[in-house]
Amino acid sequence: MVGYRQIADELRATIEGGEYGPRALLPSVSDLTKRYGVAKETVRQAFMTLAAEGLVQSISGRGWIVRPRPRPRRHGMERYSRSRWSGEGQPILIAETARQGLSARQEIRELAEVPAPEPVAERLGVPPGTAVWVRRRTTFIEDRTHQLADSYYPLDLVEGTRIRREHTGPGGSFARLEENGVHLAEIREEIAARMPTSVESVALSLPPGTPVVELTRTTFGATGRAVEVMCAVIAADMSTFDYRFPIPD
Amino acid sequence: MVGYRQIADELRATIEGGEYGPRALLPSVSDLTKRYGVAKETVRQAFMTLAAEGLVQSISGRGWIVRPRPRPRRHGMERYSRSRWSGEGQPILIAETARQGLSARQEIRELAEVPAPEPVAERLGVPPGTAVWVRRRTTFIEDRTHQLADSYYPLDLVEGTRIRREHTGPGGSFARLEENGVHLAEIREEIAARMPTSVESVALSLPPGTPVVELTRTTFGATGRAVEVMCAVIAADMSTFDYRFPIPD
DNA sequence: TAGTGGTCTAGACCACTAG
DNA sequence: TAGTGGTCTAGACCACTAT
Repeated sequence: MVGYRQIADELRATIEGGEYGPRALLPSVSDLTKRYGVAKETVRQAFMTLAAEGLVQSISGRGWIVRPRPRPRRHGMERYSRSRWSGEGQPILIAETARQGLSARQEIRELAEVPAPEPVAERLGVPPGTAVWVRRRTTFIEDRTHQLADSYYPLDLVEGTRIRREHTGPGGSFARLEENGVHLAEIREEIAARMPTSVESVALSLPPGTPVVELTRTTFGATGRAVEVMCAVIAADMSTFDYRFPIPD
Repeated sequence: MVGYRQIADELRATIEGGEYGPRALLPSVSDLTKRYGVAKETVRQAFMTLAAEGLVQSISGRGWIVRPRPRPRRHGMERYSRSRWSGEGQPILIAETARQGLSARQEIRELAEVPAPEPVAERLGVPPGTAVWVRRRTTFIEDRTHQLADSYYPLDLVEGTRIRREHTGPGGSFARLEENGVHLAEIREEIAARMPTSVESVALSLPPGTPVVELTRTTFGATGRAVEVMCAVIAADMSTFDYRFPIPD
C-alpha cells in the first residue's frame, strides 16, 4: 500500500536530487493521485509534510513549487563597530545591509514607557515591572519583512534624547546614548531558535516550515551597566550569525 | 462555519492562557468533533497545525498533550576555556554539561579519512576534495539525543594522535592538537537555524515542529591556520547560545 | 473555462493504551 | 474492551490562476 510517507520520501528524493530547481513546478496533486492510485488527500498530506520541512510551498491556483532558499544575510560582530555609527553613521541595521548591497528600511510600531518584562528587567538589572522606554520596530530587507525588534532602555538614559522620537538621528540610538554620557563597551548576544507563534508568522509573512531566531542583545556601558536590551525575532531563512573570539583562559 | 483554523486558534489561546500545563491531556478529537459539530479530520487538522508550531504533541493511544518545553542548555564561550581542557580535563561537551548538573555521553558514528566537503574545505583553507580526517559523533544529554557533530581535521595534525581513535584521552581533541604543536588561539562560530531533514529528524528523535540549529565552529591556531572545522546539528529546543564581546572599533 | 490547490465530510480500518 | 489517534477514501464545494 502506498502511503503519504512514501510519496513524500520519493518527492523529497527527487527534489534533493536536483531534478526540480528553486521555484520549479512539481507534478500536480491529481497527476500524483493517478500515478500512485491513491486519494487526493493522501497526496496532499505528502506535500504538507514537505511544506513543514520547508522544502515546498503551494501557490494558489498554480500548484506546488520547490521553495526558493533566500540567501541568508550574515550578522557579524563588526556590524557594531564604533566607526560605523559614530559621527555621521546610520543606524546599525541599515548601514550593515547597505554594505551587503541590499535595501533596508524600518518602521516604528510603538514608542512608549512600559513596565519591563521579566527577561528584560533581569538583563537591565532592575526589578521586574520597573518603567522603561521601548522602541518597537519592524525592519524590512528588500521589502520582505525581516525582523521584529524591541529595544528597551532605562528611562534616565533616554530622557530628552531623540531615542524617544521616531528618528534617532545620525548613528542611531547608540550615538545618542554616547552623547548622553554612556561609553558603550560590550555586547552580549543570546541566540535561540523556535517555530514562530501565529502572530509572528503573519507579521513576518513566514512560509510554513520557517523557524525564527530569537536574538537577545544586551549592551553594556564602560561601567558595566546594561544600557539597552533588544529582543528581536528574525526569520531564520534570512539570517546567519557569525562570532569570532579568542580561546578564554 | 467552523474551520480548522478557528479550532486551532481557540486551542492555542487556552493553552497559552495557561489552562493546560505541560504534558496536560487536551480534549480528545471526538470531544471536539461533537463540541464544534465538525468531522474528525477537521479537528485533526487543527491539532496538526499546532503540532507544526511545536505547541502540542500526540501520544499514541492516549491523546494530544501540551508539549513540554525542555529547559535549554546554555552554550557560552567559556566552555572553550583552556583551563577546562588542558591538563586532566574532559572533552568540552561532557565537562560543560556536567557543570550544569546534566549527564552526557557521546557515541562515535564514524572515524575516517574523507574528501573535505565544500564548506569544510573553504574554512580549512584547502581545495575542495582534499583528504581530511573526520570524527562523526552523536552526543546525548540526559539520554536524549542532543546533537550530531562532525569534526574535520587536516591529516597532518592528526597523524599518530589519539584524535584518530575512539577515545581521545584527557582534554579531548583540543589537548591532543596542542600536544601536536598547535597552540589554539581563536574560535569562530557560525549559527543558522532551519527545519531538520527527515534523516536528522529521526536521528535526533525530534518531535514535529522542532527546528535545528546548525553550528559551524572553526578553530584557529596561533599562526592563523584553521585546524578544525566542526559541523553540528543541534535540537533547537535544547539549546541557547551566548556570546559576549567588546564593541569593535 | 479548465485546472490548480484548500477545506470539509462520513465512514472505514488500523495500532496503541488503559482499565 | 473501550477509547485514543493515524491513515485513507471518494466525493463535494470553494477560491484562485492561466488562457
